[in-house]
Amino acid sequence: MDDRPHVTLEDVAREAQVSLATASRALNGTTKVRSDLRERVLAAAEQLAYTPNAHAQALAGGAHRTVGVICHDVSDPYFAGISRGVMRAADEAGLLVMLASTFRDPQREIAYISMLRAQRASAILLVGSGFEDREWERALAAEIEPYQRGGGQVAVVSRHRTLRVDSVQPENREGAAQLARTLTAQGHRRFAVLAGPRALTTVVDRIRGFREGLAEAGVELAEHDIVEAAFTRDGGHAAMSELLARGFDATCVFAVTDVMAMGALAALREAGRSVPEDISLAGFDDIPVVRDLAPPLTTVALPLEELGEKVMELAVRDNRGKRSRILRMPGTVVVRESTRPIADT
Amino acid sequence: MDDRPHVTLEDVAREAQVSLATASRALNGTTKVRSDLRERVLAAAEQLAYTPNAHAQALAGGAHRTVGVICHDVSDPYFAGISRGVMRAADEAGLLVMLASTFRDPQREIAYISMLRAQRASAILLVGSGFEDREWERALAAEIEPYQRGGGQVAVVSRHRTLRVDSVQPENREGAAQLARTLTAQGHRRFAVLAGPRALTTVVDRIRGFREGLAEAGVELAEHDIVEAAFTRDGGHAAMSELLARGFDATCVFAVTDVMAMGALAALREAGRSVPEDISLAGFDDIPVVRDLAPPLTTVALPLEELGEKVMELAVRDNRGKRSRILRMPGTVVVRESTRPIADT
DNA sequence: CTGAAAGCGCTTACAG
DNA sequence: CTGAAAGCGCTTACAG
Repeated sequence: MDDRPHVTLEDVAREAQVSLATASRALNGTTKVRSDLRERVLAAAEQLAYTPNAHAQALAGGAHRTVGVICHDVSDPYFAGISRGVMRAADEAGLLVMLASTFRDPQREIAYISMLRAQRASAILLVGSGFEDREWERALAAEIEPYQRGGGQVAVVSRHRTLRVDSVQPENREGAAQLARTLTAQGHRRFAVLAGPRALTTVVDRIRGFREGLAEAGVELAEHDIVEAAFTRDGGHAAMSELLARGFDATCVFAVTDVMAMGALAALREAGRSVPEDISLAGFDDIPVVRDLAPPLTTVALPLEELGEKVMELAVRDNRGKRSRILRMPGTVVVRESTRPIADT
Repeated sequence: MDDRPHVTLEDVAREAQVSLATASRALNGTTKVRSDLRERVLAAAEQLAYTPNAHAQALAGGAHRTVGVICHDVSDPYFAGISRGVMRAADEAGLLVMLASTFRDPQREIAYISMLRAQRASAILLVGSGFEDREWERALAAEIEPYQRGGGQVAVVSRHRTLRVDSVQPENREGAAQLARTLTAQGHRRFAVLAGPRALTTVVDRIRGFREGLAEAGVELAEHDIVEAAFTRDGGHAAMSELLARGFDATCVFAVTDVMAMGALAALREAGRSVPEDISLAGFDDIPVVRDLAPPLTTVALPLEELGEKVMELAVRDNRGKRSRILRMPGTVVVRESTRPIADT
């Protein structure tokens, strides 16, 4: 790609009439350098628009200033919130963030980790639900472990069954249980759940917690009441449409993410069903936009930005040799207008 | 950071009992290598979980497989849409994308470009409106030009006055004019505009186009009818609130972005004003979520993903020496329920 | 086809 | 404090 030569440290040293070593030291400020020499070096660098070659620096043992963040989709609002926190923390630590979207393709995830290893990123963050899939877990571990052995830091948001890494774990199970308690307290007794793939730990945890919460009120959630679809807005739309087509008697629908709830809301609107008059709808995550929907969505609020900050902090703090840490982040039920009390029938 | 040694090519070569050169060639597939030797090398690399050091590769003249993308805020839905396109195109080209958010801080923008230069990224994409600010333009050019001179590719989304780079330019002016025509055709004669900082080229262009479109119907937009606020959802909320507090007689409000329109919608709802019964509201961009608002938003649709794909394509295609290209991307007015026809008063 | 060797652009002991 | 030199881990002419 590069056929025109870059300005190198050597050019700067020559221009400033000092040795390579002195130029390097003047620029890095590591060792004391006679002030007039330093001035000359700085001036030369400035004049030549010199930028150090980070590859050479890294190779020569300089610090690595980059961390990789791998997520399912940077354009998903859930991730967008987390990424704000990541970016802020990275900025404070003077780190350059390399972001990648896997679109939930395991191959692509592995490929990105491999590239990040090749770049010798100082840390890798995995943001998003793990898969409960032996094959995937094995392949992931095969990339992650050598990376860690080589001194790489790894931290994840969400629960991963097998990875030995620091993690920030939203309390999906307890949050969903709390939501269930809130909804049964409102008088709801018949529920349906719009879920993503059951191979995702997040989905599994939320369904389980919701079920447990319902059980406390003596309400049972049948498998038949759970509709599985893509973990996206369109998946929510499809799942709700299926429910509508099938006919159902729930008074309240729980979509395991806000993004899916948005799709469900659209499907309901298109079908001429009013929320919450005809049916209540709740989500999970509290992505910013749900406040602006009509009606605003009842949900379980997760401190998204904080999740991002924390995972970055875990990765930055050195943890080799120590056992992996788990930071649990509770959710908070936020009741808005998409759910309403109902008299028991 | 790294105190435990990495597995190097030398380890692989030793394990496979071949020379460094042969190991390198076997792994890269550049030159023919006797098949049994290649087998041995591949097996050794596999067994040792070898990953090449990208820094060493880059330094030794290997290809750079990374492109940097700098935007205002990765969590902004406008950028989220574009980033999907960028990611897809990058993926096809086998590129690793390094993403960064500047939060509209010129200092941070410069710092990121500098880091990307240091990384010798093969291309840098700037996504988002430029500032009409001499000082900023100068500082930006001071980073960009040496980068280009060194063979770096640069492409931008949006209009930048001074940068000599390939660009994808949404037709903000014409799109806004079309919107104005649509709205005047609906009978509206009195307008207000919710705008971001006038230093942003995008804001300037949209206001100008809107004004021109109105003028065709003999409608004038006074400076007093333009409220300037932050280029965010909260900015839209604040601007609309100010308008409400001040009292105004417009029948239609145009927010220069959908994100601002969302804030405005919330402000109107809080003030007990119905859209479109009491007042019509239109935005710009057609970010996915505006379909799901109540009411769905009338807006000017931009092909966001395509913008992202195109800017990546421009950057990947080699263009040194040639003059910079401009790809204009038209917007399309989409009338939804947030605006309604009105009888002229 | 294969190997010894130079070189990419830095940093950092090691002597002065 | 300063400089000459080794070394980081690769790739790629250049000879065999």
